[in-house]
Amino acid sequence: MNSRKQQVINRAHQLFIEKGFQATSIQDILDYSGISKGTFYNYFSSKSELLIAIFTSLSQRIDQERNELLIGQDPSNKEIFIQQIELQMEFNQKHKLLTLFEEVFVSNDPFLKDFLNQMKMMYIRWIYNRLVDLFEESMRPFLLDCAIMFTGMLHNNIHFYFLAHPSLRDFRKVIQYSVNRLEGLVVDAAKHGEHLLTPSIWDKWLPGCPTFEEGFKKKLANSINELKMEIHDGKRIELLDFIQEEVTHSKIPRKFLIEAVLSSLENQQETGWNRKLDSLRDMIGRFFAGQEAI
Amino acid sequence: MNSRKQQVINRAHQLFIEKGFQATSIQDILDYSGISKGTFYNYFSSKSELLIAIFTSLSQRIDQERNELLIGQDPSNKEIFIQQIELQMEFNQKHKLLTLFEEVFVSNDPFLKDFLNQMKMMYIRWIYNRLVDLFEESMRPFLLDCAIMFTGMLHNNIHFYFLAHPSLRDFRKVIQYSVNRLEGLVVDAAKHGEHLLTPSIWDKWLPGCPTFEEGFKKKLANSINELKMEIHDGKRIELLDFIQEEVTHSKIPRKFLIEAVLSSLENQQETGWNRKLDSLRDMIGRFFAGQEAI
DNA sequence: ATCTATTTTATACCGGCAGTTCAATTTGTG
DNA sequence: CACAAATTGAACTGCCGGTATAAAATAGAT
Repeated sequence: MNSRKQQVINRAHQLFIEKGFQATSIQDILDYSGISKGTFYNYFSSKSELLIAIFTSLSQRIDQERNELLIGQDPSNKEIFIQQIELQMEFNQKHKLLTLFEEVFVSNDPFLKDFLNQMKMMYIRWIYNRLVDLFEESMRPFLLDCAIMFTGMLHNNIHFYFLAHPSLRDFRKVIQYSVNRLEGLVVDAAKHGEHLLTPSIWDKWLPGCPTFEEGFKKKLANSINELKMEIHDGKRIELLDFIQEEVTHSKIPRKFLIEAVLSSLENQQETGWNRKLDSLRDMIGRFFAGQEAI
Repeated sequence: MNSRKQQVINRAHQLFIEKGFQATSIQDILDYSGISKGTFYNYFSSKSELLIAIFTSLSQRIDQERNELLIGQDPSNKEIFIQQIELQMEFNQKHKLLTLFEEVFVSNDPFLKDFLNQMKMMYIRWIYNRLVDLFEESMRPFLLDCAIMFTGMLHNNIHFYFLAHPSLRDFRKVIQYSVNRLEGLVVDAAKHGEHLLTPSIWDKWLPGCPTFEEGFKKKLANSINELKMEIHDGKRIELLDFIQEEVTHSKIPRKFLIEAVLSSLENQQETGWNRKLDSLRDMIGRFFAGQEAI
């Protein structure tokens, strides 16, 4: 992307953080980023489109940062989950994401509204997928409800906690508390066997975003963790981490690279290792087959 | 209030429901309600002030309707609580209250913002007070947290449930589910003895809205219920219900009327009844004393 | 019925907004 | 240098919330 355009995005974002979206006029943006009106409308067709560019950029950043915490870690580790939420909340606060979101959500621009709705959905889906990682498979049918309730609880807790203690910046405590309640919530919902929604609704809400990929990521992480348990060879650990990173975070994972790394790993055989490595290779093979089928 | 002014309020509210607040121009309101610009600014100093008039009117209505469900009922009855929430949610939907709220919440008008913040607080406080009615006294220290989490859960549940089933209008199911989870939440929080906020924060959040009144209402309801248990005389039940209604719902309860009713009740003595009636009279006396002290 | 005071109306006006258009200018590139 | 692309900035449209005001309608009191 044009660096000038990127700079306009950054400057405008800064203004939106300070003054809000509605209260920032295009003239303000022109003055602050030192471009002319003609250039602005050359870059963006409207103020809304600029905002979408900002959200898209931020969304990619937080997604990446969030997932980086998971590299080489056990996805069922609650501590990692808490760290991810903490990261997300600090990110929200730093960039006034929720404020901008609320301000603009009820908008006359239907395109913008759809866009924000989808972002909201993807946020819930992320939480849901992480809950699938965190809890037993038998809980899965209840975890969409729990993800929805958890986000509601968490955001309300944060909102009112900071209203009561404006000076504190202690997200950690609120998140820990909310996650503790979440655990009770999951067992309670499962105990009573009650549903509101079932995870199958994802096909309707986010079609074309197959959740099998998410399940795959979890299995991949487990498999790689198992392999790492049995070696203490820094180089091979790096290679395994690279595979995980490449498969889970690249938009288009480079198949040839991953296969090369797998081959390289196979050359250094050890007892019991070979079988697990084969199973990893199988899994990745099925993943690429599934991707190409789409 | 001027009936013409009230009509403008109604017409404008209708437009806000249909098109939203921002998207409705003052000219729209003038055309739709058939007044001139001069008259509008004679009634309201700004568009925001008109909105505040709408919110104030609606807030009084929902408060009254909500409390009417409680007359002559046991405040610890969960079914009544569910009915109240159901009423509130249908009211919200009918008048697009939450939508208007969100749309306007991030506003440049600081007065409007404060006003809406206070409405939000009063909503949480109402939930909190009802939870105090519903659960054991020992749970009270955890009930503010639970009220905050419950509203978050409930609103998210409703939002996503209706997104999944747009045709259904079945608030009941979602509310029942949310209340079921709430019960688990309360025991869970109490079991772990964890806090985020303590109810003492109310002094800071809504100063001058003493919660003793709320506690009084509960005690009054209990006392009146006890009295009603021992009689099956329709006329006296009506009189007791009148007292409860007058004290809890009138802005300025008419002391002389209540005293007259109490005297009338005392004339019809029965065994064991007199003592409880005296205690009721004492309680009401202290209430008025407290009110006058403010 | 008449006089007076208030309310209502209609219209023009203000500054500011998002967005369009376009001719002139600058900049990058071979 | 020359040519194309990007950039500029001012003028313009139509809408907004809000102000100002003179004329007309209405209501109330005598």
